Amino acid sequence: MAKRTFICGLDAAITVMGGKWKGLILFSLGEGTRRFGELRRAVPGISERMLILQLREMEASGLVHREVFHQVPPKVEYSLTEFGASLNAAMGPLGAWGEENMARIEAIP
Amino acid sequence: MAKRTFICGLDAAITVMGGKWKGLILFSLGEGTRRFGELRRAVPGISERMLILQLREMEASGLVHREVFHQVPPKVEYSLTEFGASLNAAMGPLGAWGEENMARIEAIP
DNA sequence: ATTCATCCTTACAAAAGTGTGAGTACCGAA
DNA sequence: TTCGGTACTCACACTTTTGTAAGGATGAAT
Repeated sequence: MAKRTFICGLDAAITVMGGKWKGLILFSLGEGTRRFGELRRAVPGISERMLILQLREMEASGLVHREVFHQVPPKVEYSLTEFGASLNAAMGPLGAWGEENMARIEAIP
Repeated sequence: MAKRTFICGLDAAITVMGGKWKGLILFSLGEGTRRFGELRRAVPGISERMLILQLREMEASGLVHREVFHQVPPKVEYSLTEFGASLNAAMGPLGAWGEENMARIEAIP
């Protein structure tokens, strides 16, 4: 994180949610455990590289649990930790707000 | 915005809240009308340039209202629109989450 | 021997975001 | 005449984030 002190809770939350993908990944994992490839399809537009980078960061933050199955072809499952689930819950109202106001947001130019 | 379609409400919300400052500005304005200089002091670490850029974007998004008083020295007041206030309300739980988990977030490395 | 599927990894480059420092305009006060 | 206070504006450079394209490792199926 490289940032020691936050000026308020929102500041802290934004720090762990930074970037344009983490919210979507969190949202998708909020619906249940997902394999890497499933996640990639669930988050349209994300590249494999970005997905991995974000997942690694979220794992390091304790939001996401990663479980490897030693098979061929490989299988890796991602799921939310309790911490991640609590964040997902806290994002709920924001998602609902976006849903309600989506038309207005899309019109912004 | 240059982005036509969102994959979910969270996606849309993150688009208007993008960057590291808008959340803090919104939070600060949520407490009441502020002058430019007051905002600058309320958001420690932000540069004048960044503050203006963010305020202009938020004004364009319809989140913030800007009122100029033609005086010397100049006076400009910023306040939330209803739209901004509704977003601020939706951010409440996220801020509370950050508040509760701040110690853990600060420890992330 | 070749292909296939999955989950990555690497090197490179482009784009977005952020910071710095200077300068402007106004008028009253010293 | 110079200074102070407020709210900007501009040019530039730097940092972070994001994207692109290619390749690797494995073993079963063809």
